[in-house]
Amino acid sequence: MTIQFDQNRPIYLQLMEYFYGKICRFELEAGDKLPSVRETAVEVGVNPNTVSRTYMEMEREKVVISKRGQGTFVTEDQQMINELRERTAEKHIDAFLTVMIQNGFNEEEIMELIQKQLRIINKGGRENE
Amino acid sequence: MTIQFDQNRPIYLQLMEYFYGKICRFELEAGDKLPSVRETAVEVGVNPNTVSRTYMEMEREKVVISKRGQGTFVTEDQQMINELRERTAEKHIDAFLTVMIQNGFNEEEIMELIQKQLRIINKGGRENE
Amino acid sequence: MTIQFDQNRPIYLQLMEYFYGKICRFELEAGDKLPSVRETAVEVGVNPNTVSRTYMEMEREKVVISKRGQGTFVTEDQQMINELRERTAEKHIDAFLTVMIQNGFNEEEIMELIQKQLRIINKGGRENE
Amino acid sequence: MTIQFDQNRPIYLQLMEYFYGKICRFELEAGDKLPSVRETAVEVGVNPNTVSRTYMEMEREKVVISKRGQGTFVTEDQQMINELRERTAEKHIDAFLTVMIQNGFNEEEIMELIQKQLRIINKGGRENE
DNA sequence: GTGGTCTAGACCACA
DNA sequence: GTGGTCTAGACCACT
Repeated sequence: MTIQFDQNRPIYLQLMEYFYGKICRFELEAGDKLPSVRETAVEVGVNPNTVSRTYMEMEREKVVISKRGQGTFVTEDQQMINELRERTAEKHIDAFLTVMIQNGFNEEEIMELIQKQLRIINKGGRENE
Repeated sequence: MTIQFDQNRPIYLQLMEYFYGKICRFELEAGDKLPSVRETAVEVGVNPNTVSRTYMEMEREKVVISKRGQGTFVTEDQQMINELRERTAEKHIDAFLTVMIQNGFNEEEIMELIQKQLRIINKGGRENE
Repeated sequence: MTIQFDQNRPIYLQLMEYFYGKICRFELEAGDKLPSVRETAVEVGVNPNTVSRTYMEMEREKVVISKRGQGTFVTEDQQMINELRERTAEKHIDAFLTVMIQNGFNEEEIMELIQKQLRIINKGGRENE
Repeated sequence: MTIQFDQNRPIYLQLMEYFYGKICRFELEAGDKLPSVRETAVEVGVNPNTVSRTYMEMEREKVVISKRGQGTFVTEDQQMINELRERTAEKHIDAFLTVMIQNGFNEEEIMELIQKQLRIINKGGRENE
């Protein structure tokens, strides 16, 4: 469960993406309790302050809610989660296509390269089954 | 020719991507001279030191060569440019697919969402014709 | 601990060599923390930016790792350090022999002149005991 | 006869070393005429100004003499040439030993590594015979 | 005019 | 307190 952190980007952001991933994949569902700040800190091996910041940011985006003395929970608002998933996808697709086009790749090339990469991923994935 | 800089990421990196874009789109070809540090600085409205750093980083990656008293040039090595283009594509595709899968999107969804976004972009593009 | 800087060569390079020397002599070992940018700057009497550049270059060569908010550390990879030591030696020996041969010195002359110089150094060293 | 220039060091210095090498190897002897600035410039592919500077520096060090309208000549003073050879050797040996010791290599290691490198060079050299 | 280096001083995000 | 980035302005060597 250790995460490979990219030292060039804020750890709290990468940790956010990690939790958002879990929520978007429905590993963490509406209302579920997140592990405590300390637990997470130990588990992923970062400073508790950093985890705390992660939780604060997610709360600011209304994806989680912290209840004093009880812990931090995924929002009950399923609509919110669906939106998170959609926004996330759109943001990444948009950024991806923008940068690819800016680098002179056309639609055909982009689709082809993605297909190719997906085949590689699928092959690698199967080996681990 | 003005660039919209994202305040959250280093300017020198964004400037690198700008030039790499030009090279990948073959707007700047092997052996071409880049504008001087000072010219670029004025043009994009940043400090010459920042441009200098951009050029240095690109030189470290062997995409450009700086010659004292002469200027900075795109590498003569066409192979290097092709690699740049491939590496760029692979890096972005990889990161994109990783994050999408991490967020629980499967192949079909990913391909579909990209197609949808491409249609929107094309429609937007045509309006400008 | 003050360093005599050669005015004709970049300070940041000489500072790199200074730290590489410490690492090759095992005064700084794998995982050790380097003094902070600001500390080093004060100690050797140069601008923090210059020290920063030194640390950046060493990080680029994977000899040290900078961790935001924590400091800069010698790599944990002992293999890397051994390689640094070997590369350093090879680089200097190679350059030295190349230039000596280019100046028309043969093997015997080179070995003899080194022996002679080593005797002088040893004599000088003993005087300081 | 093309020279591999290290872009990080002044070309005029590298060109000086090239000529000093020829003189120390007695390929250019006392009183010999150097090729004209233009000839050299064309031959090694650098700006005539750069060659001009090289010749000026060598004249400043009294190793060559330029005679107006006639060209540039190696000094007639054989003593000067011998000193050049010795000074060159001493300078390089001194710098070399200093840096090796600074990097924690002891006498035995240094001598051994040089012997090893010389064997490699000799083997490589023979292949070209 | 060109890139390379350095200083001084500032601000920021991270831990 | 830590490194990272940026600006402003300066000087230098090379072409």
